[in-house]
Amino acid sequence: MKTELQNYLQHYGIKPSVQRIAILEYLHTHATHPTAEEIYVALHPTMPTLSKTTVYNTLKLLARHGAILLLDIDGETAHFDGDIRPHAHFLCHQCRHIWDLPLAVAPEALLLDELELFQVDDIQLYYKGLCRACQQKID
Amino acid sequence: MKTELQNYLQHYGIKPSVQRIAILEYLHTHATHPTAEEIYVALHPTMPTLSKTTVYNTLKLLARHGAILLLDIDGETAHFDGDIRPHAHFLCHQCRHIWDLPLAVAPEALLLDELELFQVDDIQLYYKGLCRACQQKID
DNA sequence: GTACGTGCAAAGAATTTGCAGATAA
DNA sequence: TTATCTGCAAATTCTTTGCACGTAC
Repeated sequence: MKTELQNYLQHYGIKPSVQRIAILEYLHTHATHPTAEEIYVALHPTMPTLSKTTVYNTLKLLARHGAILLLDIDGETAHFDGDIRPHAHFLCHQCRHIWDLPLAVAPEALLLDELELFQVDDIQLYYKGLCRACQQKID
Repeated sequence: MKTELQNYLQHYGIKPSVQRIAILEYLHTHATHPTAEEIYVALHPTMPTLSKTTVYNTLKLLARHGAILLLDIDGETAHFDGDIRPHAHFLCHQCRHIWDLPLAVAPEALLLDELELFQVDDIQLYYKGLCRACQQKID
């Protein structure tokens, strides 16, 4: 139900709007780490007035408020993740798919003493290489 | 001496050229995680024929062969690191500086069982937030 | 009514591509 | 010579901005 997403947005200090709810709902139901473009293409058919600008604005807003994750793992395009629990990501250089990975160590263990000098808002752990399917294609 | 850099490049299967040596030397003497633009601006005065295309081509080539690191930590621009030993990075959202950080845990400890399904070429650990100087400015 | 949200078109920035000339084994 | 490297200009792609219109409390 929409009310849950409304509450979710308000909890992060974001005013709910039709567009914001739709974009958040898409991220909560698609664990595919979509790009802004992919979200736009997916939502546009059922929301013909939705603009790409609004998708970009909304994703930036959600990420800035900590309601979603922005992944810089792919040098070319920003990807977004509706799952904000601590976890790592794997990017296949060949097929460009991104996988979720549980953390091998507690997120706190990654923190260093030196980091006390910094105020850390965000930790990103990225693995890159070839997925099994792409390894076999190359053999 | 240039010969060292030549050997370094050849070790990574890269044909040495005047431009490639100059760019690699810049990275080995500047631990500032420069962008392609910064390297171009720094080298151009003493190498007036150097083109930005060559800087981009060379950095991409070096990174692909594992001779340098490409950092995607900053969503806007690629940064490069001549130090390829395992270490983490911190980005200050305010001043945009990047710091090197020793790893709190051995890089292998970050690896997960699930990762056996993948061929991992690259691990990146990014911390983002505010550096001490920028925290104080905001107070 | 006032502040905020949206969307269009245009601008901006980072990077890549096509291709011709230069260079090196 | 023959493949490779370089560099210019143009193209591409992702993202942001300026601004006018809509919308909601």
